[in-house]
Amino acid sequence: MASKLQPGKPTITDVARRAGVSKSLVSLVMRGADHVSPGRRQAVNKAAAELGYRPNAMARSLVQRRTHLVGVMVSDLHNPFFADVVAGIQEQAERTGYKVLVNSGNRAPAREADAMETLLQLRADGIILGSPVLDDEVIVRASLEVPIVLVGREARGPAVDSVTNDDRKGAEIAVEHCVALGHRRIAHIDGGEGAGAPDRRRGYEAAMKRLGLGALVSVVSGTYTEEGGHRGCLLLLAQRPRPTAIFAANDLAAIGALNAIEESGLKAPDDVSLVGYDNTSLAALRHISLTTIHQPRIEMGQLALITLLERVDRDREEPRRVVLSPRLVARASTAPPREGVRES
Amino acid sequence: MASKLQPGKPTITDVARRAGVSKSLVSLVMRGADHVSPGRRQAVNKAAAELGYRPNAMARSLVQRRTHLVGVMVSDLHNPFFADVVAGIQEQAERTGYKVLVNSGNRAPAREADAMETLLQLRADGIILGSPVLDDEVIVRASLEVPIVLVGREARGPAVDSVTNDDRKGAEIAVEHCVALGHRRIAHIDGGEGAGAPDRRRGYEAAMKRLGLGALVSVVSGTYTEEGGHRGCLLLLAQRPRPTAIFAANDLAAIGALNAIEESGLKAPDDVSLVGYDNTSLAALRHISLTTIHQPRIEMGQLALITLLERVDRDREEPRRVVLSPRLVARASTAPPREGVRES
DNA sequence: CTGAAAGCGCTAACAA
DNA sequence: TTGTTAGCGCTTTCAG
Repeated sequence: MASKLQPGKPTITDVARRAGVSKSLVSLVMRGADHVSPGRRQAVNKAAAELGYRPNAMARSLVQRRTHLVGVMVSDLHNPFFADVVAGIQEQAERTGYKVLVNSGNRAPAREADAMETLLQLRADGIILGSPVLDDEVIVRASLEVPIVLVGREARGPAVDSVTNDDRKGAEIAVEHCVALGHRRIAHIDGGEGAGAPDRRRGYEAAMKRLGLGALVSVVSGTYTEEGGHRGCLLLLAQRPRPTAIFAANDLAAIGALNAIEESGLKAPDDVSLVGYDNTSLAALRHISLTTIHQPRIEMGQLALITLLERVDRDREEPRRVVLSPRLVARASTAPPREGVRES
Repeated sequence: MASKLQPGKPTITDVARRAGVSKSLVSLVMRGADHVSPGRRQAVNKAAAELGYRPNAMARSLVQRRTHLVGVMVSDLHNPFFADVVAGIQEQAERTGYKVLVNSGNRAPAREADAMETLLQLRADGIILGSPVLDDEVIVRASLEVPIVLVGREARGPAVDSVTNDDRKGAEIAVEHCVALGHRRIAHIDGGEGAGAPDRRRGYEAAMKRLGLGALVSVVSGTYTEEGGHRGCLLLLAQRPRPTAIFAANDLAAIGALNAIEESGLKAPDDVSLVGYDNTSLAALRHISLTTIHQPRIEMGQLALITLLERVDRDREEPRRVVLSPRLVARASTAPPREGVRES
């Protein structure tokens, strides 16, 4: 630790000297080349082990002009959505020999830009952006330098790819589920400007109309928060006749709604059925057991990396927009409406 | 591949040529040196902007032998604990000019070792390990090369620092809270081998004895999961006389316990008071409203970075063990015991 | 205040 | 199979 910084860490030259061979031979051995005589290979490995040699990734990348690093900038590490997405990315990266480095923008555009800049200066071979709130322009500009894939948000630029969940369809599935149970008065608490919220709302309306319930469409505005769901739900419960089912824009809002339902002396699903969106771990808690729409998060991560590498390793030029289908996860918060209520 | 990789990204030489100056002058300007004539500075900045020049962090670090990067390896990105810890680290890093790069070991020792190796080869100036399940030996060996700070786990090595929460004390606070409310028969669902669980258990026992309730100590084994808390709680509820308060090893287990309580036709806090640990966002949900022990997560992250930089920037040699005090967050899951039960 | 030269640790031809 | 020679893009003496 003598000098602090990178104190005399052994270099390839040290290993070469100790093993009595040339630098290039050491380099070959370190990279697992096959045409090296067993004797020398051993000598090199021994010397490296004794010295505690560890290749310097930066020096290597500098000459190779390739880092084998993919940077992942997520807008908010608190969003559990990303834990799975990143897991999917890592899983796929491991198979293809890339390393994943994550970065966060802490909910602020300027910080997201900084985080991306760090990745850019590090010369990551590709960058995956998780639901960035960043300007399109910044992203497009960066995409000129390095392949970029957006997860959870539609790409706009010509050289930017994206992997998203089909929010419209997810919302339609939610409505269809309620209708299949016998509900007709199905209301929606929307997610305001939250990512995907407008599409979820459109999907809700489309499904209601398609199923002949256009006249019963009822939307109150909310947010992707417990508070938003709570407020929105209170509004809905005050309506007469009351909706028999509520589709909230995401799980957190649904939980806020659940709370409002209980505060009002009602029970889910007995009095009101409730559907969320995202299938977060919250929804799976036995104590909550929320019917919800699941986004294939891990798969989204895997596809994001695959899509990225098509550009990095295979020179793809045409943009790609991957859209995955969500699916219903039925739990205990939905049930057929009460008999008396059905025809009211 | 020709183009793809790092296709002719402009270098400092390109900028120098375009601005009609030497490489070194460009270097000076880029680093914001003060003794450069205004005219040339402008010329350089202009050329850089036109070219879209972006310094190559690797090349710079190679010669400086310093990356200004701190690597953070977290054992599991799903653990919401880390979102705050990382936020704290980033906050502090921003103030000191360091960049933070996160890595995950996905719950497996071997992958944690890989993740750490990536950081080591990248030559991060320091590494923060979040609740690693990694062998001490691996950590100690790495600490010879680069400063390392453990968060959420006590350090063993001589050159390894740590930042932890005082689990014993937290458990004692939980017990004291129950006693203050009038409870005497306070049971504990422990967390098995989970990080900090043994200390929480010891804290529980110590507090019970200290408060003269040694004879009422009652511990059932559990895990840091909903399932573990559920099972443990069922066991406790079957006891006669029944405990009037339960302290679960963490929030998730507490929620499992809450579920068991309701399944048994009882209510919290009316029939049984419940205390968790960690103050996760779960506990704050209105629907759950769990009394719990809060670990100062953001502060832990900040201190981890500060502690790290004391070695990186200031050559500290003596190990440092930072232990922070947790605090009680009282919510709706605890209340005085029922009158009739009190003296039973 | 500015430029020339050397070199960080490594890989990539090219020789031998 | 192995060694030699050039750099990768940048900072850093050291002259001027």
